[in-house]
Amino acid sequence: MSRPHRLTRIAQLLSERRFSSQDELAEALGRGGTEVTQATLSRDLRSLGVSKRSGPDGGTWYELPGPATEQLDRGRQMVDLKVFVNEARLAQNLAIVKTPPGHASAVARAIDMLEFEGLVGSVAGDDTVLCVLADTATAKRFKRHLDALAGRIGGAR
Amino acid sequence: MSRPHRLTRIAQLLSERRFSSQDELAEALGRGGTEVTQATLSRDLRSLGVSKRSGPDGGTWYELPGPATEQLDRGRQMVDLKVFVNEARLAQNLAIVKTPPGHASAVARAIDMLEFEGLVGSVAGDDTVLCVLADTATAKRFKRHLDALAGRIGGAR
DNA sequence: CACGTTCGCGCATAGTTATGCATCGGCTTC
DNA sequence: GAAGCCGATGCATAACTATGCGCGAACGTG
Repeated sequence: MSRPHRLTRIAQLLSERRFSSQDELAEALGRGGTEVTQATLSRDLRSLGVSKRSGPDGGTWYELPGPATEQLDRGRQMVDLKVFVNEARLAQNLAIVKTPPGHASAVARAIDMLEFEGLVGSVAGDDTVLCVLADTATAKRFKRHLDALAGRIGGAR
Repeated sequence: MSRPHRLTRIAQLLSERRFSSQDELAEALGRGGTEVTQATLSRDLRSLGVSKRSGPDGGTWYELPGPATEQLDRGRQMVDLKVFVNEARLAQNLAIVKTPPGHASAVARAIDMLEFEGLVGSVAGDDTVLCVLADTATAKRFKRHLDALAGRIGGAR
């Protein structure tokens, strides 16, 4: 199964129930026909910006980023990016992200929450988000990251 | 230094800059005159509901709970509980939490975000929050947890 | 104040995650 | 279509975190 698919699947699983270790998650993915090693999972979770949380009672579990602690919104963040990023173009150290009309600010928020190193800032219009990256190399990495999340590796440009 | 103080200090540090490991945090605390081992830190971070986050770029760091991803609000959650919980009483499996006038809903929100196992739910009035716990034993643990965070171990009842 | 409990905490170590290195397959370039 | 790149991934292992156990201090009781 392709990486983008796997990432989506992981986000789904995390939004459904709590997993306390990567091995546990790996097993669940396996049962779903998606074989994956702990090492890859470690990298995937990083891509998704997932965090590991621990409660006062002893448990620990993975949590999707964003307004995640708000029960109902769990799992939204990445799904938003996947669904609402139509295209990402580069211009030197700038990235222009196209979204459906009116969705720019939501996408910009989601992008900010990626905490991408080298992302200086972003401004949202109505259907466009302008992201300022530290340099062209970073911008390239950034675009790739977005493309990967959106499931369009090497997609529209 | 007392545990409550230490917890507060940790929350402060985490809101100031990023720490990527418990040892790193321990060292910072040490420089501030608060000696602590990694083991204790592990337990403290759990008490605070802190989560470990990893970014797309390779870094990992600890993050306070709550609307934490909103830069400006970082570190607020626990501080709120510490400052605004006046008193916690028990009645069977119920906990009555007193707050300053008008602060009940804010405290209730903070309490919900603790994700305390066994906390069935909570309702807020104006200066009182009623928490429903699974059973009396859980209620007791819950009260202790609140007392500890508020810096009043075995405090008012 | 002696006794039974509970809590906080260090130590040592089990349990989990992250990552350097080597591969492999897909793309791009001459 | 051979050579060079790059991303994705497994493996082995380093790095980091959680926890069982035991001790000592603090508290509640009679």
